[in-house]
Amino acid sequence: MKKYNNKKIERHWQKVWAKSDLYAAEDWSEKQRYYCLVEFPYPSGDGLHVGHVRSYTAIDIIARKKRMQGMNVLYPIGWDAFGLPTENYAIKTGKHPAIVTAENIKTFKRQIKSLGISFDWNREINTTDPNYYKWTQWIFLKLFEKGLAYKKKMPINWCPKCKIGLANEEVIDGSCERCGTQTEKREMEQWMLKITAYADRLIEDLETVDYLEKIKTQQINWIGRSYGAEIDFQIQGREERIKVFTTRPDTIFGATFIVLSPEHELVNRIVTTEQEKDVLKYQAQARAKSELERTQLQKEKTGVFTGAYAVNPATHKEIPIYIADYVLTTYGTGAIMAVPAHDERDFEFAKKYEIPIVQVIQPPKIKEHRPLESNIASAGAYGHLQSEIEDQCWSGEGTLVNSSTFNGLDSEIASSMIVAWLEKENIGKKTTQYHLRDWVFSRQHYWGEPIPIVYCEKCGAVPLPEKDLPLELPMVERYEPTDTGESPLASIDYWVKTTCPDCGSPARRETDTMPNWAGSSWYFLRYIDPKNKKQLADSEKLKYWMPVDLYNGGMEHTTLHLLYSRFWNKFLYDINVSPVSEPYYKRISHGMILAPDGQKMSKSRGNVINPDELVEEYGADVLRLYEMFMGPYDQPVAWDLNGVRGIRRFLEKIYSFDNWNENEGREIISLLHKSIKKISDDIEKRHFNTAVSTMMIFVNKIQEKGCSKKSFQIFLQLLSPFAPHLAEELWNSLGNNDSIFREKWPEYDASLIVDEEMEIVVQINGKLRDKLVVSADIDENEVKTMAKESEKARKFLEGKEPKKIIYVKGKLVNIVV
RNA sequence: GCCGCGGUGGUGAAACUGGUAGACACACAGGACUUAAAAUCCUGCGGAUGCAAAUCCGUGCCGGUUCGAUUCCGGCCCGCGGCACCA
Repeated sequence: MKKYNNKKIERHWQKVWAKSDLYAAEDWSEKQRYYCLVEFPYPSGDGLHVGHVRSYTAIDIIARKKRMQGMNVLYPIGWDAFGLPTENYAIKTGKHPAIVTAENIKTFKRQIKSLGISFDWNREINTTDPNYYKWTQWIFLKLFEKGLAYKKKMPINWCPKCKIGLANEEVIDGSCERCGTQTEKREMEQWMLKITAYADRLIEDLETVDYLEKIKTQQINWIGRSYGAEIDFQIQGREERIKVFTTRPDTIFGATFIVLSPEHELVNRIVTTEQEKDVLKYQAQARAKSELERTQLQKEKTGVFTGAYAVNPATHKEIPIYIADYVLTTYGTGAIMAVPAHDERDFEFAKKYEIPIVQVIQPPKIKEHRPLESNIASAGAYGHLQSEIEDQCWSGEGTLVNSSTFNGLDSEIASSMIVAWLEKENIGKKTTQYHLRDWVFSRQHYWGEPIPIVYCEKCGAVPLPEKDLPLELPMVERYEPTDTGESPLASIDYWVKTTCPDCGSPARRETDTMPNWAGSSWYFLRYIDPKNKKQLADSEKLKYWMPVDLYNGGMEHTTLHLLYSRFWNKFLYDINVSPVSEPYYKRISHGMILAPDGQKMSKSRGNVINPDELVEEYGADVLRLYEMFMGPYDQPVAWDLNGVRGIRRFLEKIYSFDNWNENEGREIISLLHKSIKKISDDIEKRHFNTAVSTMMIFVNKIQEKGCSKKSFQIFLQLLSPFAPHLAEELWNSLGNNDSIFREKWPEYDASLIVDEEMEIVVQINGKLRDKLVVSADIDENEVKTMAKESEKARKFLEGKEPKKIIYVKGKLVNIVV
C-alpha cells in the first residue's frame, strides 16, 4: 500500500503553484469576474488561529470552484497591522512595533501558505506600509475638506490601563473592550467623523444588499433611528423654552413634568435659590458616577426638583422641572417631557416623587382596572379619570382620552395631527433621532496612522497638502502612552515642530493617530490596484471589480468594521472614487471554533489549538477538510481531535485507492452524478459538511464496487477545492500533466441521476409497514395494488377495506383504514 | 425588558417546497489479522419488551391542523448571541 506522505505532497505542490499564475486575478478579463473577500487578519503575536483556517478554507473552496467554472476570481489577502497589542508588546519587550509587525506577518504568511489557500499574493497589502497609509491619510483629508472630520472637546471613554480614548463601540458594559478595566470620562479634544450624516443611507441601502438577516437587524438597531418630535416647553416666568424630544407626541396631554439631564445647560439658570443646594449636590453626584454605575444601577430612579416650572403647551398647566440622571445628555435634546401614565421610567419617577399621573391613552383591550392608591390625591388636581388610572403604566399605543379635541383618535393619527398643530403654533417640529454617535477618531497612541493636520499659530488647523503625503510615522525609541492623555508623538520635538503649509509660520503637528479601524475601512478598494502610486486605485479597475461579491467576516465586526467601512465607501462614492454606494454585495459569517471543552479558546485558559501542529502531524488537507466537516459553517462548534483522525483515515483511503473497474455499473455512474449535483449545490449554499459526507459516501461505495479511472478523476475534481494538494497529486499520478485546477468543474447529467429502480414505502395510517422495490416507470395503480397485497401490509389491514390510498410518486403509499 | 438564533442518539450532526427520523463521521462494544500492541478489515450501536420474528415508544414541553408533523399553527420551558434608563 502507498504511504500518504502529506508533507512531501503539500510542500511540492505549494512550490509548483507559487511559480504558476493559477490564482492570479486578471484585470479586464473577458471572463465573468468574481470578487470574494475574507477579513484580513490582525497579525498578532499568537499566530494564526484555527478560526482563521475555517473561513479562509471555506472561501477558498468557493474561489477554486468558481475558477474551475470559468470565472475570473479575485481572492486577496493582506495585513491589518496597526493596533494596540503590537504597541503593548513593543513596550514590554523594547522591540519596535514595526519590527514586531514584520515578524508577525512573516509567521502568519508562512502559516497561511502552509494551508494551500489560493490567495493572489501579488496583491498583498499592509496597512502600516506608508504607500498604503498614504491613502488612508488622503481619505482623512477629503473627509476634512468636506466637513466630515471635525475636532470637538467632548467627554470620551478613557481607559486608565491602556491609557487610550475609546470609541463608544469599544466600551462594553462601561469597561474597556480590550483589558476589561472600567472606563472613565475625560474631556478631551478629539477628532470626530460625522458618520451620523450617513445614518439614513446606512439603514436604507441595506435593502440593496444580500446580508444575513441578523446582520442587517444588528446594524439597524445599532443606528437606532427613531421618529418623533421636538417640542418647546415655555419656562414659567422666563423667556427661554426647553426643547424636548419625544417619540410619542400623542401623549403630550399626559406630560405632567419635565426632566432635564443633570448636565443640561439650562439647569444652572433656572434653578431657584431654595433648590440650588440640592441641585448642585445632585449634579456633583452624577458627575462622579461612572458610566457603569449610571447604566447598571438602574434599580431606583433619582432626581431633584429645580424649583422652576414650565407650561405644558397642550394643557396650559404648570408642570415642575426636575433633573434626573435617567435622562441622558447625549441623546435627543437632553430633556424630556415626562408622561408617567405611559412611560415606565417616568411612571417610576412620578410615583417616587408624588407627581400627578394622568392617563391619556386607552389601551386597545381594556383589562381589569385596579385603582391606584398613592397618587390619586395629587392627581385630584386634574379632577378626572381617577378610577381609570391603572396601577401599571401602559406604554403601548391606543386611543386618546383626556386630550381635548384629539379624544377618540388612534395614537398614530393623533401623533401626526398633534405635530401638525405644534408646527403651526411654531412650538415644535417633526424630527428623527439616532442612537448612533459620531465616530471618535483620535487615539493617543504611537502605532497608528498620523493624522495629517498641523496647527499654525496664525491659520489654525491646516490640512497637509496632498503632495506631502504620506506623513510618515517617525521611528522612535520610546512610544509609551502618557498619563496626560497626550500621544507619545507629542514628545518628539523634531517631528512636532514644523511650519504651516499655507503661510510658513511656525506650527505644530497633530500628535494623535487614527484608530485601527481606519486602514480596514477601505482596504477592499486597494486590493484592486495595490501598487498604484498616483491614486488610491485606478477608477476603471474599480469599476471592473467592485462591488465585492462575497464578504466573510465575524459577527463581532457587524457594528464596527462593517459599519465604518460602509460609511467610508459611501463617502468615497460621493466624491467619485468608489464606483458603488455599497461595497459588499453579500455578507456572510462563520461560526466560532471552540476549544474541546466547549469554551472559547484563549491563551489564559490554555486550550488553544495550534494549526501548525495539525498541519505538521496530519497535513493541511486534513485540517481543511476536518474544519469543513466538523459542523454547519455558520454555527459554533467545539474542536474534536478524534474527528481530525477520522478525516485523515478518509484521505488515506482515497490516496491508496486501487479498486479499478473499467466496467463499473450504472450504480456507480449514477452515484457520481448525484454527487456532482449535491457537492456543487452544497458549495453554493456553504453546506460544506454535507458536501464532505457526500464524498465519503462515494468513496465507501467505490471501495466496495470498484470504479473506472474516468469516474475517479471526476471525483478528484470534486475533491480538489477541499483537499487541493491530494487532489492535484493523484490527478498528476494518473497521467495528467496540467493542473487539476485548469480543468472545468464537472457537470452532472440529469438523465443519469434518475434511478431505474426505486424503493416505495408502504404505510398503514401513516405508519411504516413495508418497503417495495419497483421499477421507476411503474404505474400508480399497480403500486397501490402491490402495496395492498404486500404480506406485511395485509397483516395490519386485517381484511378491512381501505378508506383512502395516498400515493406520493417515487416515495410512498399510505393506506388509510 | 427588546431584537435575533437555536433545542434531534453517548458525541458532531443529516433529513429538498410536510412523506422511511438519525445519512456521514466520532466514540464505544464484539470479532478477524498479530507472539503482542498499533494500524487495518468485518459486525453491532436511540429507548423498552423479546431467544427470535417482531411490536410499542421516541426530534425540549402541551395542544391543534393533516392520511401523514423534526418540518406548519397557537401557548409554554430552556440555552446562546446582540442591544439596553435611547424618551
